[in-house]
Amino acid sequence: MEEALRAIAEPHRRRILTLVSSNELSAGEIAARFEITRPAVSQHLTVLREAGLVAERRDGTRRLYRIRPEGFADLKSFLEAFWGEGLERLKVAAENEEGRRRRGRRAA
Amino acid sequence: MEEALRAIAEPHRRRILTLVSSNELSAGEIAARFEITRPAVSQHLTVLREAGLVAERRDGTRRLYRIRPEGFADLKSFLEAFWGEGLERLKVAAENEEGRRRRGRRAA
DNA sequence: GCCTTACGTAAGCTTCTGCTTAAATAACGT
DNA sequence: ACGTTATTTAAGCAGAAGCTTACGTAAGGC
Repeated sequence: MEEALRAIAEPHRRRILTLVSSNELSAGEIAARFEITRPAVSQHLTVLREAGLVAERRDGTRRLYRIRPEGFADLKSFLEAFWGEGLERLKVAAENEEGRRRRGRRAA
Repeated sequence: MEEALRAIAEPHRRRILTLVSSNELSAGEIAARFEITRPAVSQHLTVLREAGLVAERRDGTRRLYRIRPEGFADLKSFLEAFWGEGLERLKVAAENEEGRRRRGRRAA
């Protein structure tokens, strides 16, 4: 989980995730859309796979990557739990702020 | 925003955020609850402040830190947007998975 | 079998991170 | 002014991260 958070903190990896969320893509197809080299992309894919965010499937000589919804569900739960760890009241605080701002009051 | 994501990817920093979410705490009080040294905590606080996740207030010789709800709101929006970037359908996919699992079918 | 295609893995380099100890700064009390 | 308390800043280090080039491996085509 820790791993997943670190994984999505990297911009290239977020782009990869967005790409493979719509279609299943081969490593090469993914790499083609990046400035960085294929091995670099391959390494990112490994990180994402180990974080449980993508799944791999072999098709002949190619490897197809796709999003792994369960991984995302887990990550979301983790974040929800984190927000809830006392940060729950933040929502209320933010809303109060919002209300005050709308009434033309200065932010604290 | 990028910064905020990286900030919460670090375990110590998440703990710090949880701590200051309930009470406003001084740097020293925070450091007291950690194994790492005060300067290390101070550096984490700098990262959190630059990421917009905490606010600092001076009180005499001390510096009190508190959560900055707006920062969290922004981070959440960013993540929502990210999930939405085509990952929106994941929710549905996950639910379908769930349904299949319940019916005793193998996960793909 | 041999060549090609599509990958990952290894090795090595540079930059970033998280940490420590030591020194600087800021506000206060006397 | 001086010392004390609270905290940051500086310097430096070890390990991690992201990248590249070079090499290894696996599946197919001929």
